[in-house]
Amino acid sequence: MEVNAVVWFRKGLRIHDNPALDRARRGATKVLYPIFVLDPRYLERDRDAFSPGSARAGLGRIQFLLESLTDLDKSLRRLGSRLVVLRGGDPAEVLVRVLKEWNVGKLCYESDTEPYGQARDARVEVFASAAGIEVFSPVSHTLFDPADIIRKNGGKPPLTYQSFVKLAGRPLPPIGQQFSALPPVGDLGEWEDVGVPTIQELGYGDVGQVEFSPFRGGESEALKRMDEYLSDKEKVATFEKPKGDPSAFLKPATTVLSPYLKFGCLSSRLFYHRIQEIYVKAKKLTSPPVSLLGQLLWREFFYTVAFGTPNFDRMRGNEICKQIPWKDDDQLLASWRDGRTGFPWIDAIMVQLRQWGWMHHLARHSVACFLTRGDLFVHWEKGRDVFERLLIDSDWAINNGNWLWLSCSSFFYQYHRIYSPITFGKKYDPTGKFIRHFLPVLKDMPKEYIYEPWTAPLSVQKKAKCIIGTDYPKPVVSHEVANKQCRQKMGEAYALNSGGPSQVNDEKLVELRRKFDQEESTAADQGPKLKQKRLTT
DNA sequence: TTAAGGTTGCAGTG
DNA sequence: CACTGCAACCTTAA
Repeated sequence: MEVNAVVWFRKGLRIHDNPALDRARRGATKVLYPIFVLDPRYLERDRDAFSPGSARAGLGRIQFLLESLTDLDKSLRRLGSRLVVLRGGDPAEVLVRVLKEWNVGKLCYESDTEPYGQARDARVEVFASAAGIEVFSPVSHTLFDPADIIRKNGGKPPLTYQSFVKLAGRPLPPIGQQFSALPPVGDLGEWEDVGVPTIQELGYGDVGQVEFSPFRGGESEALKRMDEYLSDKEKVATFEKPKGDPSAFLKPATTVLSPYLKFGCLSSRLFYHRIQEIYVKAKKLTSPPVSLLGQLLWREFFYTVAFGTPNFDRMRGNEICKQIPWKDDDQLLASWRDGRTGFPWIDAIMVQLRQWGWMHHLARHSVACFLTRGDLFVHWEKGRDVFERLLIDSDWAINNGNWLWLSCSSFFYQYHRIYSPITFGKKYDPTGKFIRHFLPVLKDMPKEYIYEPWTAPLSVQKKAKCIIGTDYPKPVVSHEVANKQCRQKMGEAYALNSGGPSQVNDEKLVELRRKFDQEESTAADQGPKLKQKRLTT
């Protein structure tokens, strides 16, 4: 019996290694609807947000998504099909309606482990099962099935990278299926294919910000970028993440494939497979966790822990997260978010985030450490929100996992190791090329002062046409003082957690927060001396 | 109970 | 650039 099939794209915006698409076209499929449902929460303009974009995504990532959809549509058209773009409110509701109206017998979509995706898909699945529709929902966004790994580990996710790698083994190869043609798209009935909207059509016509991002979305771009990177086989084989240069921006030190992996423009299995091919022929080879293959396994690690940990994206109610009375200071947060902390290395990275939607991994570490346990002691959830919005590669599991890591809330606990907002960048970029590019106001500051412009004599500031306190802000804290205070606080917060995070109640947290506040106000009384010392050195 | 190891700290030294 | 001392956290495995 012939059936109408739907392949529902969400992530997995690709033709290659796409088991859902493969299954949808197979068998007695008469017509095939490849659909994407525009989610108003993801796309509709939110004027209250701190940057252009919707409630959930900055404009840079929206743009990347639209480009990816356009590319997917082109590829489908080459196969005699097209991407049917639907608008009509909540995606799960739209799905249920089209399943009914198009008399669909087979529904295929890639499994999604994020809480938002799980809730959305559960609603669709309940309807489909009741209606007798065949549902195929393969794991193809990740190398492994997180549920599988958790089962192998006795029901709990592995909490260290090493134990994860031991459990994981080797992933399945990508499906080699090449399509020559796809079944035709069926009648849409009352539905309209609205096509992939432009930024202007979404109501962002007056915003000129996204053009700065040098990374274009889509499967074609992803494959091109991967091939280009993999062409230097020795570089691939000897890749060592910590040795990359976070200040390199004309030619980034890493692959910048993360946004393509996030949207599934690139299959992680294909990438894994291609790296493996290079490894077997390589003379010299690095290993996980620092190798390029090791980076892909980090992605899997965070996907697995995130899937198996309730409230993974929060401090409260999160079993693996240290309960720490972070400071609630919107002014400090805003200075960090808007790139005006007065530390050029930090601010330049935050400007790169705004403009490009991407920064080097170690640059992310620098600013995340600075916001949380290193200097400002602001809650990691606040920083997480900023990254989630502005990064074109922001990925729920990985972003939250790394914020837990960097804030020493989970996975990593050596809170005495703090990135210096002054010397860390200097190691890689002593003349400050990165800072001059993203903070042009400092472009004529002599290299002796570029990382600490507040120490430049006034005559130097005048000559550089950048008066600190007027043209560029004074530092919001003294790193020397702040990082010592942070270490102290982390010690006390860790002591509070000695019986495990679940033993820390609201009362205890508030009590320690009060103690910190008191110490801060005492320190502020002695502040002028400190401030003066900082500004005249 | 103890020892070892943990993707990527810093400052100082040769 | 590679090494060390610094101060010292956690989890895992024995």
